[in-house]
Amino acid sequence: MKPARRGLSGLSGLNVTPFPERVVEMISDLIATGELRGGDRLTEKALADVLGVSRTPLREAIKILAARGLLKTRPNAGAVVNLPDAREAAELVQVMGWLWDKMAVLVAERITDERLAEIETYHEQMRALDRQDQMLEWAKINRRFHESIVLASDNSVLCEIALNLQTRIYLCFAIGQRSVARQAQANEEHGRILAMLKDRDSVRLAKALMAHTERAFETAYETGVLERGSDDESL
Amino acid sequence: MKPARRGLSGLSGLNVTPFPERVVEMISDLIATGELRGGDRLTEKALADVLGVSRTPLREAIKILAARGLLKTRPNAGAVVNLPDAREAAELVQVMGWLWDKMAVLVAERITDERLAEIETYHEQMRALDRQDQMLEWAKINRRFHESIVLASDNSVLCEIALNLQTRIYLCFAIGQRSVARQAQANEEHGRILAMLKDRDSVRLAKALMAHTERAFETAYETGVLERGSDDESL
DNA sequence: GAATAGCATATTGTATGCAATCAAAAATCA
DNA sequence: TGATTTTTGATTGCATACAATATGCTATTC
Repeated sequence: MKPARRGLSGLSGLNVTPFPERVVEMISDLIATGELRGGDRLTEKALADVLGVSRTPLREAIKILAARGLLKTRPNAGAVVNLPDAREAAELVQVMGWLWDKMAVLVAERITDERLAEIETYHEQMRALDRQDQMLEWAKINRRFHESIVLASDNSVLCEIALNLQTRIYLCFAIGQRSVARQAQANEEHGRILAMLKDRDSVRLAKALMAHTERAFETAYETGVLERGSDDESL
Repeated sequence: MKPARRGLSGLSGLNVTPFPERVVEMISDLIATGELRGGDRLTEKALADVLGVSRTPLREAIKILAARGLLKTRPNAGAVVNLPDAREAAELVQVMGWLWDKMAVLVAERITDERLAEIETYHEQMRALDRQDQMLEWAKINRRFHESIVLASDNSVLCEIALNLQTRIYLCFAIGQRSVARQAQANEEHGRILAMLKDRDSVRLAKALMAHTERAFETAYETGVLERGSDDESL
């Protein structure tokens, strides 16, 4: 039998998100949108002032982000945005590729029409945002687009890992430097991915998602965000 | 030239590991050894007193562990040890299986003789610990044994993910309830795994590691640590 | 007698203060 | 002049204090 909470106390569940989690989101957004770039240092007091919280919840948020691999903390030296080097970038792509292979199968099996509609909506929204000054907005929806595909796999452990890797990969092609041309290309790729989702074609889907990821990294190298490793990256 | 700080303050440079990281290790050990069981609640003040630190670093450690999926925090309701339900347990096994497949290939290619010797040492140490009261010590070495195999893959991203999943899987078969018989069986399996490592036989290695993981889960179900899901677990 | 309102206690969430540490600039000496 | 030491400022790490919230008990009312 439900306790049947009375009155407004039921509403308290609406915005109980504690500061640290919200701060995590804020910083994640700053990274995903390119406002925070790889190597940037986060000074606690400055960030705390900007975000309007004290250092305590901010420090907890930093620990969470470090645990996710987005920040790197050094004792007594603060936290910096952890841009992967060439080697780690290659590892990210490799592992992400493995996951795409498996995930594509689950997604093709399990994706619902509602999810498909949601993804298509994101796709249409992105196609409408083709101006340079809309790039930031585009990036945010792009994130949701890919997030939605991952979530369609309906495997919480896989989702958790894949979403984390995705965010770290996003970090690499700092949005601010991306071109409108690349955006248009991405939109086309999204269209093809969407078609494969509708067809439940897991094999081609996995390939397309992988190619999409690799292309994103290419962009990162071309724009100089990442530096190509000297020796082989064929791990 | 050393600054030659006077008094004992010079020694502080030796152990610079900040509290939160050390507390993370402590709590991880408590979980891995079964002293903290799934569902147990962590009250901050009590734990802080036991560990001899204040609540601030403890809270940061809790956030890290929650980010790793070992704890679950609810707003204003504290943190509990996050024992997976049947569904999530099945997901853990499934994803771990995928990773073993890929990891076995890398390990077979890259494992060094030094690493092999290290693993063999762990194996021998475990074989010598066959008494009930040595189970805790056995568990700690067991952890290092598997950790060492993962690290042999020499792919930092993969290691990070696999080590995390391993810890969460360990959580499931609370060590305290394991039998000496199961321990002996595990030792045998370890012996076979070691042989395959020496042979660099990635195919059989992947199968053996997967079987080993599944058997561990079986133990968890048999000892009642985990409850079997009602319906199919064939995700 | 059951249910609800109010109160008391315990626990979590956040802010702030102080000590320890680090980094870089200024000063000193060879 | 160049290297080394000193010093100073800023920043991190930790502890404590205070505020907000939940939980459990008691008392009161219908």
